[in-house]
Amino acid sequence: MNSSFPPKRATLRDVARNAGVSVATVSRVLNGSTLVTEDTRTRVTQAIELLGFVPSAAARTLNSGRSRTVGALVPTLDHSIFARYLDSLENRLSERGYALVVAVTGGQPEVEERKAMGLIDMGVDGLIVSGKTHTQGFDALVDRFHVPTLITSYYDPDARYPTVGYDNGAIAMKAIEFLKALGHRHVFVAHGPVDTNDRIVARVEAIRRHTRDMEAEFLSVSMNVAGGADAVRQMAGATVKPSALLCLSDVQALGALFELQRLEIPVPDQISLMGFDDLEWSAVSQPGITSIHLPAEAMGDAAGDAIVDWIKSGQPAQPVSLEAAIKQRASTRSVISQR
Amino acid sequence: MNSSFPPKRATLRDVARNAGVSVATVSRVLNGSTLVTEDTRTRVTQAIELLGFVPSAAARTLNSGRSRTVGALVPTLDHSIFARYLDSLENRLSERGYALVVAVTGGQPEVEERKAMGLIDMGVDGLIVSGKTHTQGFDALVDRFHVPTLITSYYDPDARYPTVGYDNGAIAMKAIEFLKALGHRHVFVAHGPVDTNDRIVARVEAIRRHTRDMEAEFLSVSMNVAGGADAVRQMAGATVKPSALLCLSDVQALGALFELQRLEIPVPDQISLMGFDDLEWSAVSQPGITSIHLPAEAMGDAAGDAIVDWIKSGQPAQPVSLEAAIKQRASTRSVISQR
DNA sequence: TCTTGCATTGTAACCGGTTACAATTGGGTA
DNA sequence: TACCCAATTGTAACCGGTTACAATGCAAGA
Repeated sequence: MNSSFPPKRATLRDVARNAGVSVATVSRVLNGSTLVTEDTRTRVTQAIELLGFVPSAAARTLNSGRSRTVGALVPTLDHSIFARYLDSLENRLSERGYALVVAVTGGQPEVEERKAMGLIDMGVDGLIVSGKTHTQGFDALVDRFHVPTLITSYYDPDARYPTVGYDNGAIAMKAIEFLKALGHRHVFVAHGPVDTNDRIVARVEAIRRHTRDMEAEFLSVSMNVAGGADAVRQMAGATVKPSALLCLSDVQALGALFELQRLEIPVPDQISLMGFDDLEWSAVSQPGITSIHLPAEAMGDAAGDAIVDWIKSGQPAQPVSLEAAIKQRASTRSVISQR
Repeated sequence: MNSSFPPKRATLRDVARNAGVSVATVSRVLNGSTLVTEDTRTRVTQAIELLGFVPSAAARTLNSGRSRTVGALVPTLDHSIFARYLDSLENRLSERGYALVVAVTGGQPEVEERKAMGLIDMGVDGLIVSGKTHTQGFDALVDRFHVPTLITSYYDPDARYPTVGYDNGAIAMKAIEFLKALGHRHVFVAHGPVDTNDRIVARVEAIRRHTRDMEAEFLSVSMNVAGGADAVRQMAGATVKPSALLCLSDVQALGALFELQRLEIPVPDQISLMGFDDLEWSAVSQPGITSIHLPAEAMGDAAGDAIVDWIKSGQPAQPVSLEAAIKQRASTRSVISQR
């Protein structure tokens, strides 16, 4: 029994035939043209309903040159800051009729280049990357294919591509000034690897510039819980102990907190602890960790709007600067002697 | 000056002209057909290099009917378990030449249906959803368009779609049996909302079945840190205190741990605490939290393979059952009196 | 009654690959 | 020399929408 299988997807021509009109008319109904009688519009609409017709995105893409798709390249998904950012980016894109294609780079520029190629291959209308470190090959790709490209997690009006994010140097300064204001004059700064992560480089450099009048030691440790614990152990082994530990990521700060608890070093009595990112955990840990809240959600929204506007208008996006706020919690205390 | 702008993307016909061959020959070179002389192949390859030609995905999609794109519908990205899963799913898909389109549903079936429609609209070759609760509209869509569709985070060979995941009932049983073996006879079970999350429902029901010979109380609290704290407060207010608290998610378990610390209730001396998911934090908190490790990475890999195989072969995927393992840590202790 | 003109609708080319089928070429054989 | 076959390469139709342009219908104006 060669039944009705396979039930091929209805095409625009099927609809036209069923409604007794031409393909152009169906297309006009689909695109809401006013040049159609109410009567024919109804007939066409009914035929569409009847046949369960859905236009082929590929065909539309082929002659509009638009795929209604945006590619986002992120170092990892398993980090709350990126997850929150992508969550709101997807939401905003979806609202505006765009789909989000995600590619994970592991923070490796070569992987980023390869995956960017893949995204361009599949026809994304725009690209959103994290940070401003990219291979020459990446730049060449963007140039060659004229893909609207945005940088996030970074604000720098002079960057090669429009940036939507925060000024990493400025927020790092904010953090160190906060500790200074509490009277801290000797801090340890734990940060992740500086070889590929430009956000960290910017933060470290800003902190270096603003710690000329105090003692600061920098510890390069891995960007995870173990890294924070590592930093604490190095600090504990130091001859002169600092009064504060600043971690450039909350993952490290929490790792540090747990290690401090293990070593029974009281926070903030013996040492103040401060982080970056404002993870959910930082607000509820014992004690809560003072942290810099990064506007991940706002960044997703802003980046989504910026890229879609750019795609639709053809006008490159303007850089967007977002503010970060200090969330003061119990892990930091003033060391200015009361009188 | 009407210079060389816009530098339109080279098409296959441009390459053909440049190499002095026909479009069919170029297409053959692109697809690695053997029916081409080494000589012409070289000429074509050079022309491709020269013009920086990249085939249009839309055109290829149009007549192959394949977009080389898979859509994943997840409740949220801001939860380590989904992030880890998507991370490895993206990796596997990428290895096999497919791109991942992500859509976030917020756990709402209606949103899932709407976004699934969007994904089908844009032409994904396959769909991967979380859990088996879906609207009728969703099922209708899948039926109508014959999209290969997979369920993850769930294992049930009798489900409407092939499942790739773990048996939520079985792992919940494993957890409760673990507590039983430690001598616990009175436990509180904190779980998230049961209205839309079928994974939780399956776990709760399994636990109900396996706690007939002991006392168990169920607390429905929100699926976040605050929910865990909530559970602890409810427990603290109970007339008869349990010897163990089982949270069906580590987010809740950590929230509970912090609240217990705040209330100065020692873990595990006064109460044993157990979680689900095995978040990074559960391994390093003070004390470490005994948890069920869910195979998120393996699930991503398996789902990626399953959907791509299905797309390529046309043969529906076979259900895949993945094992979860108990990670025993310091938050649980035996309450069997020593003798 | 015959234009003129606007409102609708239809025809066919086009987007950029893929592929069935036709055409050309060269070597080997009768 | 004539003929056959296999190896290469070319031609053109096709995938499913969009849209420029043509065509048709109908009412108002001359």
